[in-house]
Amino acid sequence: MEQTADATPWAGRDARARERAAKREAVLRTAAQFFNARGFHATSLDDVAAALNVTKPTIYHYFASKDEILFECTRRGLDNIAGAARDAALRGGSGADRLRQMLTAYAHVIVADYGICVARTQDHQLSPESSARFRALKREIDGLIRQVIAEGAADGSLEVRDLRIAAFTLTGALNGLANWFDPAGPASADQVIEATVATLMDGMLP
Amino acid sequence: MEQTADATPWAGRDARARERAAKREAVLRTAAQFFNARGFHATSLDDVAAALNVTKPTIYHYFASKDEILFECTRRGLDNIAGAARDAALRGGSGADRLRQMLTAYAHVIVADYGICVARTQDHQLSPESSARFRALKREIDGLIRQVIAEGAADGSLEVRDLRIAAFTLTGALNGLANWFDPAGPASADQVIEATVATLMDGMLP
DNA sequence: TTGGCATGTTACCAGGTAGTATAGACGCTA
DNA sequence: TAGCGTCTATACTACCTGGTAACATGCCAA
Repeated sequence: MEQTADATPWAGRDARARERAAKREAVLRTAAQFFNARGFHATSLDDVAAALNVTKPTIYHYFASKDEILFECTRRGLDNIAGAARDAALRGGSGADRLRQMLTAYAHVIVADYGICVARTQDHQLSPESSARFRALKREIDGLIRQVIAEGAADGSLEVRDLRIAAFTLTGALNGLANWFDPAGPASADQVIEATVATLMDGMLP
Repeated sequence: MEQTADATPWAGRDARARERAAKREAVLRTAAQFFNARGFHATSLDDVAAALNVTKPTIYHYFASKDEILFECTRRGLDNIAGAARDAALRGGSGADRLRQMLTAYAHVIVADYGICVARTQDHQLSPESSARFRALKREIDGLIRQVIAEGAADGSLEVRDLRIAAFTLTGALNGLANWFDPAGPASADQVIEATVATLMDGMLP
């Protein structure tokens, strides 16, 4: 994947940029884990800094505000979902096949660090600007899902009463996974996700 | 319903108790609305007090802590859900009929003030003791739902792969309603709930 | 009348945390 | 060697808000 054959300790040039990006990522990962474990407000940047063996001003060297950190966490989660959804949309098969793929990919992201941030973050935790971008990204994903559902309805592989409500119902159920699924529990993520998606596709009736 | 023909402004005796209870309820209602609009942490008790034309110590005359206020809000929501669920469980009809009733009742509560509190409150916002009670109440409701699903599976009116996952999927989708349903939107609560429950029961496949 | 309970108020404290000012250390470049 | 940009720490401020102490008022019961 990477051809970084640094044979010299003098990394030089753009290696600096790579390190900076890596440190940004480290801050985000750690922050996301704290947010998920304790909640956004209950997490102080001193906590995050301490976990990374640095101090708070160091974090402010990489991010402008706590709000930016939370937003970047959710943006990564939403980007992951959107990417997976686009991939699924481009696959072959019926609308139903692609919807199943899309829901499965969505679920896999939503139970990971950044995905949990997405599911748990509420608008009013972000600044007005970040909140607007956050909602815009979510709307984009919603559009992708509705499109696949519509295609499924058109090709007869899905049966839909209300496009909007169907999409919200599906994403709502998957977001719920972020709140109750426990990786340390009895069932693996794959098993839980497979069963959840099957429940949504098949419904409760025989 | 009430035979309180107070012909005198001196209410006396147990009327005091009723007033006290009414004031407690008023605090909870107002607090719940603030929590839902701005979030728990972003709502100060001064805000709530001001909206009620009193001051903060007055609120502390009725509640011991902010934690207690949040917990009582969620408790009311959960009690409403549990009550509705028990009613539905006692109705006649197949398991599928009763499940549909139960989900519909659940949804009606979850889009109201206290229900939104339930859906949005996360464990770490409550004290350890309140959190434990909160989870216990939720577990109880989960048990009611699983029981009806199991009965539906037994009488053949439902088809279930995994009881636990099915219950979580259903409640997750309904909890999502609290986050996106807008009473001022184009569709009424009844319509949205009916379509959501139908989607869950029937699934996406034809 | 007197004491006690319920209800409120004004004024205040304490703790925690986002964010900053300042200065030092390191490595690269000229 | 001089100097610049990057990165980090110490020490601090500002502010908000949960919670409390002390006091005022009025109703009720003995």
